Amino acid sequence: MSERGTPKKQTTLADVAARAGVSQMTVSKVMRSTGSISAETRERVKMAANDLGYVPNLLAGALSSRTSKIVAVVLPSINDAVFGDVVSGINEVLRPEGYMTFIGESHFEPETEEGIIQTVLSLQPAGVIVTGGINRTERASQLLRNWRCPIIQIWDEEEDHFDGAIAPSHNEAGRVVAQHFLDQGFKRPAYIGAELGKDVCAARRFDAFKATILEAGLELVEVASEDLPRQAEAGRVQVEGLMRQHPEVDSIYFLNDAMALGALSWLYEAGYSVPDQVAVAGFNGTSLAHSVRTRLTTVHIERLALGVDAARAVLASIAEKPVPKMTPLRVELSKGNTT
Amino acid sequence: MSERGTPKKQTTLADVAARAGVSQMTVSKVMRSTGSISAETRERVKMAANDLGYVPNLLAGALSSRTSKIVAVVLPSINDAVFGDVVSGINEVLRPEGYMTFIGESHFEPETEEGIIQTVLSLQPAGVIVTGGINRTERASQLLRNWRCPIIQIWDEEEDHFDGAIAPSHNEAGRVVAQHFLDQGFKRPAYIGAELGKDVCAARRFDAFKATILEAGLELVEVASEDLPRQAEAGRVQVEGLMRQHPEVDSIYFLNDAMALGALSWLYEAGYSVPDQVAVAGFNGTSLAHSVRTRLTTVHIERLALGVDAARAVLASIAEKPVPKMTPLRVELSKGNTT
DNA sequence: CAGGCTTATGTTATCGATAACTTGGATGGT
DNA sequence: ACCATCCAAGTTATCGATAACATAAGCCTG
Repeated sequence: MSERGTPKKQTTLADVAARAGVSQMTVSKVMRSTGSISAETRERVKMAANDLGYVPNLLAGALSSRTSKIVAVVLPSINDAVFGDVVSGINEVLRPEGYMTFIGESHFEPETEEGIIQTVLSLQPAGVIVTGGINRTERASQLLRNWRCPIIQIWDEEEDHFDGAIAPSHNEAGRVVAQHFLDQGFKRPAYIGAELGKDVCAARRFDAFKATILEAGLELVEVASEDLPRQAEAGRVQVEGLMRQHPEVDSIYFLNDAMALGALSWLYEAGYSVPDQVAVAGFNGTSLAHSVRTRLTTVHIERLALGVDAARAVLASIAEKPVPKMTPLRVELSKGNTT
Repeated sequence: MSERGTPKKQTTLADVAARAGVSQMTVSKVMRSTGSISAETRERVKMAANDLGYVPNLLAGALSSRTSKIVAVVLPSINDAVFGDVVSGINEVLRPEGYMTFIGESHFEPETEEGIIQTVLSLQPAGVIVTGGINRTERASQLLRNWRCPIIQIWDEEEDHFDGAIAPSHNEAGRVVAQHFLDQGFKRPAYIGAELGKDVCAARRFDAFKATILEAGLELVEVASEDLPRQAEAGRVQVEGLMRQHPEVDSIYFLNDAMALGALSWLYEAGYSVPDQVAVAGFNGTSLAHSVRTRLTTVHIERLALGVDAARAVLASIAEKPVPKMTPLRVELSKGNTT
């Protein structure tokens, strides 16, 4: 029956039409539930389609109607606590509306992103969600700006908004942690990051953090390798260097939770008492960060809401309804037991 | 220039051809780097394409050539430690070959999966990667079996292999933990899971674990709600119930790491000493599970390799090269400080 | 220098669906 | 009884690319 290697001929509208004894157009209408079709023919067509295992060719349909049901999403990485949730939020809204989500990963590399953008546009999407905070190439920006479908940007609050943007305030995320450190009376704060050249939003958090610290008349120690990946291991490695060089540091703000957790594991192993000797805060709480003994102090972003709002904005824009230029997301300090 | 609402006309092959003063076919050949084109014309065409910001219409191309560069991937959830890595592995192999990955989420629901499968097939993919271990509907199975492109199944070692399967041995994952518990001399083991009716592979791990425990002459306490999601919170809730009813339990095997970590947080709060009073093991180590003070004993799966191998199998199958019916993945106990 | 082979380009038909329009009969209000 | 309207289906052209074949130079080779 299903011999591999016997390339099976595709079942098309024509096959279904022939079997049901109607025209292709009638079948097409039945499949899409448009036009007026008598109950009797509808049944006959549906049975024929079912018998033949007919699956419509979306490419042909989209080409013909010049509108696909694809929404493209361009992210730094799917395999990431933040963007995983964002995708969930997007799917939650889009699937019930019959849209399918196509995801491209840029890995924070502008060249890769340009390629991905070209690729997803070539799918003729009904809408596009792109992640800001990347040093986008000029060509990529142009492609997006001149494309003929709604483009919604997420994550970055400041750059090009295209047809609308949804983002947390990274400035505030940095400020709020700095203020927390000041409120707790810490005197020797530090910052640990990585790849700030690539991640514009992280850099924005850092800048706001730093500004608030300096305004309070304190000094700031900074460590941020451009080569290490923004993950746990980079936290471990860099905190070790930091504590050796600056044993006086009493509080550290990390680029993200993963790095903070990596650093914590080193701090505990090295015998530091947290938060008494040194306090730790991250960004963008993941569920795991709160599940065991260590409850990391972090800044929460409404990740799911980010996806949901972005998807809604796309739908609204497709329906030619107005979309706010910028939808801010709540940013909230969540105090754990590490500060 | 880029007035929203002024629906911009798509730039097509014809436009590029006109500008370069050649035929559409020549442009098509240049874009795909096939056929023989003189260096001079190639340059001219490329410039024209660039000037116009031409982006090929993939739908039209795929329709015409009857082969797309899309590989569809059907997963329970992207937002998940396991499958996030799997997707990374898949992309790592597929992108350099010019393929794009389309991801559908089934949420472990057979009806949803059937819909997703129909949707992704309608994209006329060059290959499909599906996740096993779900109670697939008959229609979904048939669609896959009769489809005309390679289908590779991952995750489940035992069900239909389609054109090839890549999976860890869930039986062994269960057995290895049971053996570890026995080796450590635990006498009152327990199991905590959730939604075993949905997750066939988790059920397989449980069965193997249970069989090994029973063979050794011990009894097993089991808790597995069908309603709770397979996450941290379900671990917390269920471990609390378990320890109240069966205070004698000295070791617990969890469906996955997230549940184990959730349970650990309750155990620590409730004042249990781990692993002296009660030991804990999970499945499928995530990086976070190892980063702070708690290093969860778990079973490691080569998640990235799973993706890489699956993608390679798809490519091989597309190229009509033979693919092994079943590629097993290493399954390895990683002892932390919770057993 | 004829016949065959490359190389560079163009022509035509087609992929599988849909938009937009058309047709022929049933219905219905006055 | 008549014309307007509606309903259920069908016709035709088209979407933007590619396969497959056709053509027209240039270039060997014996």
